[in-house]
Amino acid sequence: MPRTERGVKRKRDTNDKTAKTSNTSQTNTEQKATSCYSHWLMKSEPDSRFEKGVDVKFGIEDLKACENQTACWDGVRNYQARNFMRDDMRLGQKMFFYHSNTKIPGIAGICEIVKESYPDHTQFDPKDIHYDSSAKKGSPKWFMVDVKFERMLKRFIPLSELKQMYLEQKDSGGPLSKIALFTKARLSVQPITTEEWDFILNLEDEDPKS
DNA sequence: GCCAACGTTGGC
DNA sequence: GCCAACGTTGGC
Repeated sequence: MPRTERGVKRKRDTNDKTAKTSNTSQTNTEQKATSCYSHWLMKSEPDSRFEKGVDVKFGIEDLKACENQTACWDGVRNYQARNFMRDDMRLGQKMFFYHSNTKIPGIAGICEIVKESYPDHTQFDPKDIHYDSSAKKGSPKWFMVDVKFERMLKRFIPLSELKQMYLEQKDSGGPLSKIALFTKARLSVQPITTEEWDFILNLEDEDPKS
C-alpha cells in the first residue's frame, strides 16, 4: 500500500475534467481506449514516516513481502496520477519502482501491472488517512491498479545519476531530455517512453558514475 | 529542516 | 474564471 502522496482531503474537483464521462459503463478490462503510453514510473517511500499516526512506508522490499509479491497502489490523490492509472495503464505493462523521500532516491526495481484500474477502497474508509468524504460509492473518485514485483535492478540507479544525464541531454537532446521525473517532478505516477525505458535499463550494466 | 515548484482552494 | 493564499512534494 504505497502512501507516497501525503494525505489530503480535497473539497472540490476543479481539475477533474474526465471523471463524469469515462468509467461508469466500463467493465474493467474491456472498452478502454488504447493509449500511447507503454511504461511507467511509480514513486513510493521506503523509509518510515508517520502521517496522522500511520506509517506510510512502502518500499520495494515491502512489496516483495506481500502475498504473491503483489499489492494495490492505493492512496494516490492527484488527478494526473489517477488518470494515468485509471485510463492508461494496461495489463502486462512494466513500471519502475522508484524510492522517494529517502537518503538516496532512485529506481530500485521493476514491476508489472497485473490488474487494471478499479476503485481505491481507501477513499471510502473514514479511518484511512486517504479517506475522501466527497467520494461516493456509486461514482468513485480515486482508482488504483495492482502491481507485482518482477525483479530488482542489477544495481540501484540513483536520481543523481539520472539528473546528471538529464542535464547533459536537455538542451542537446537525448533519450532522457524530456523525462517526466524532472519535467514533472512532483507527479507520483508518470509515463516513461520506450526510449527512456531502454536507456535506463542499459544503465544497469554500466558502472555507477562518480 | 529548508524551500522551490506547483497543485488546490475559494473569494471575488 | 482569475489569482492570491495556502498546502504538499520531495530533493537537498
